[in-house]
Amino acid sequence: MSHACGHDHDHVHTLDSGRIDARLSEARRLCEAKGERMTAPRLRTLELILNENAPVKAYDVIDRFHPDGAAKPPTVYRALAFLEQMGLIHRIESLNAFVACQGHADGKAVQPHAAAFLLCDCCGSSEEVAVSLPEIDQQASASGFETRRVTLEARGLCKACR
Amino acid sequence: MSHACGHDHDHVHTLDSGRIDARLSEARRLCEAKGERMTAPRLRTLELILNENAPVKAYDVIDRFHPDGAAKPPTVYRALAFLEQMGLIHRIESLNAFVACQGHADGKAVQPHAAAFLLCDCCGSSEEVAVSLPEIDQQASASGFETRRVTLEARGLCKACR
DNA sequence: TGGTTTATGTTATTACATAACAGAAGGCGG
DNA sequence: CCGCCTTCTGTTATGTAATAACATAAACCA
Ligand SMILES: [Zn+2]
Ligand SMILES: [Zn+2]
Ligand SMILES: [Zn+2]
Ligand SMILES: [Zn+2]
Repeated sequence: MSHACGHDHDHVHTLDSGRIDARLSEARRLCEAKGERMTAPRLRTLELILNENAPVKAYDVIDRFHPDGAAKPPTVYRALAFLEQMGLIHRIESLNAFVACQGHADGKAVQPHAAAFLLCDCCGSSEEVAVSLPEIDQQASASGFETRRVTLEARGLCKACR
Repeated sequence: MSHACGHDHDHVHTLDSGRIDARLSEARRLCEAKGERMTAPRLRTLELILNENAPVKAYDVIDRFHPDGAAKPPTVYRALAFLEQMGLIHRIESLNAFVACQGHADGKAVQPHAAAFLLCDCCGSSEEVAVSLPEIDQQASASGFETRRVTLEARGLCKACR
């Protein structure tokens, strides 16, 4: 992110290719279980997001999609919408970016869910944390508001960047 | 917003001009108290946002800025950044829009603060609610994460639109 | 008043996202 | 296997959101 920080960002680790393959296989199984198709562009999009293990811009996916040139935006935006519906990725609103859902990281099958994120403004790393939201739920029902989805994003500095 | 809902949106009330003038005067005083200047473009931008009493797109402000034609984007984006720093407006990340801070609605002077929003996907109305975030604070400190600001937005249907 | 800082005007560009339609691929009853 | 329908993809074009860079002007201060 902002690299005027005087320290390196080696602590933003990537996944090795075996781990990525495993995640891609899981994703395929999850789609089949739901009667949805994990097609080539969807898989490729997910692969590129898993490669980063941090929020990725749509146009970074677009640029890297083919070995020899960019994809067309609708190809990737459609795949992103699909993957989000499947609960495989989350959109980070405050960054206009997408990150793989960590709920699938250790083999558990997870329903699509609201998630909260700790987002480092220095190294760009993202941590997905599970939280309940009793206060806003209470405020919502006090107002007669029916919540469909919640965005909760904390921006700041990760442990390594403080 | 999505007006395929079969009901009107009369419940999205606007502020009368006297009330808007009062808010603008308060805003001016608040800036002076901080040693900042409430200039014409800043005031005009705030006025256009108060006129809506709901989240407004930057380009709507740009289009309405002059009686006879649009403003240049940087004029408005700079004003928006300033107003947000002053705590007079909030950016709604999930809508790419801006809304007046309700903390100034009844004459109290409020520090810049994190706020949560109940955002109706049908009529476009916004309600600012105050919440504390014990869980994410706890998760953050458990991870050694230093939070600088938090985005919390609930999307759904307001009481009148359910 | 002269120098410094802060804000604005202006042009141009970059980044982010979707509409619309044509064509291909998969699923399914016959 | 065929025909039909549905879903997905390819492609062109456009729409929407935001900022870079630099010149000018206004406010502030000594
Ligand atoms: Zn998740
Ligand atoms: Zn970091
Ligand atoms: Zn507020
Ligand atoms: Zn509503």
